[in-house]
Amino acid sequence: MVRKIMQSSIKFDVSHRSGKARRGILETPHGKINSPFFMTVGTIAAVKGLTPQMLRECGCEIVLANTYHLSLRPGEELVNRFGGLSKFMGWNGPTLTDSGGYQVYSLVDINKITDDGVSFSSHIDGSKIFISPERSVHIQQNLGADMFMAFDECPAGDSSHEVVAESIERTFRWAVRSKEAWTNREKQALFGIVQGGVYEDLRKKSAEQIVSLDFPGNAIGGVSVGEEPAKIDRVVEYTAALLPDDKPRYLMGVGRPQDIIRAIGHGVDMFDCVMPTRHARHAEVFTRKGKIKIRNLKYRDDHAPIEEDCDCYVCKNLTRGYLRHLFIAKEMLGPIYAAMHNIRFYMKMLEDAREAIEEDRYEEFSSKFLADIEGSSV
RNA sequence: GGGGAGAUUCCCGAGUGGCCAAAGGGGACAGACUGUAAAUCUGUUGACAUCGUCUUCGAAGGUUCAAAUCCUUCUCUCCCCA
Repeated sequence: MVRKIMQSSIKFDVSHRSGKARRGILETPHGKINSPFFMTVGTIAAVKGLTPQMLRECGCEIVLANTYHLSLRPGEELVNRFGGLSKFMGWNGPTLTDSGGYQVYSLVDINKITDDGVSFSSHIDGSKIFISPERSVHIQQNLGADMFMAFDECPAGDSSHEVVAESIERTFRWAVRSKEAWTNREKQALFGIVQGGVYEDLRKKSAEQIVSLDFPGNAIGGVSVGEEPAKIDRVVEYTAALLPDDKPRYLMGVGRPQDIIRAIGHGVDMFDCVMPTRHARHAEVFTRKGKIKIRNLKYRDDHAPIEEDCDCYVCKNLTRGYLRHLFIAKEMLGPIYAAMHNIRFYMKMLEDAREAIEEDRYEEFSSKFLADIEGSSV
């Protein structure tokens, strides 16, 4: 079951399956990535608090960055002059850029959407900027990531059927325009994004539209944007099944470890989320038995590592009590250590998932993982 | 020895008769965060507790319907002159 994606700079080979979960290799111009995988978010060409060396030690194989932010500062032309995103940030490995579509949602208070594109007031200096599908592709081609995303509209999770129905049409028109603007096909792979909110009929329609454009990869967008958490799993399961089997499936922005483990079981290959790094900065660290708020008083005299059997540097060398002290004292090492642990937690989770798929015991692995992490709070 | 300023709820600090359990910071405690406007944001922070009641503004008295605020004495702190 190894097929090459035609006319694409990336190659996706699935080597093992366990139920709907698949384990494979995604080959990019900057190197191979074991799938399913999690992309650490480095919005402004930096994963907050972690050096590329640390990322490698944590097991990261790919980093994500953002079109909107980098176009504002330092500007995509400048990144291009430094040899592109991967080289600019000293990562020298695979990268993916998001189109700015998510900022249509997250910066909703400072933008104005028309069919032509989105006008933003820069969050840095308030100046007016405009991102259209063509502009987004132009920026992303300058940034030069191995994979990049079509510019989409991401409506809030509680949007009505009527609003989302209109929105997926715009996302489709923008996907068509993104594809037309995509010229650097031998070096960069463009992914389409399926929207449709929590409505199955709209997910189906959007999937048909996006799949018809035959992108090298397909993404599920508009998940975890304020909708009821219980609906996430159903939407992902339903939508993933509508995407081509021979191309990577990317669930954007999700998320919690349990959501990722479930989504892998539905055949999703790629993930990203700010959660491990942001939560790290906010003193929340992940364990197989749930998150812990390391700043809490109960860890003051706790001499144990965050997680006994974790193989990360922090768990092998430092205690919960010390980490709590760093956060209470507002020392920058606190967020750094917490990020090292959280990223390693995610990477190890994915490593274990891949191994389980290889050994065709994903269902068993998944059940145990979910029972542990959702069973009791630490 | 003489003159002056001041003592406020964990800390700093506002408040000069009722709208004061007492502004604003800080600290502490807790919560939120999902394709990062986020090392950010929110809540609580006298005690019981359902409105509400009780105790609190250095100490003790006093004036007043009512005092953190006015008067008397005392204790302590700081500044200036000898």
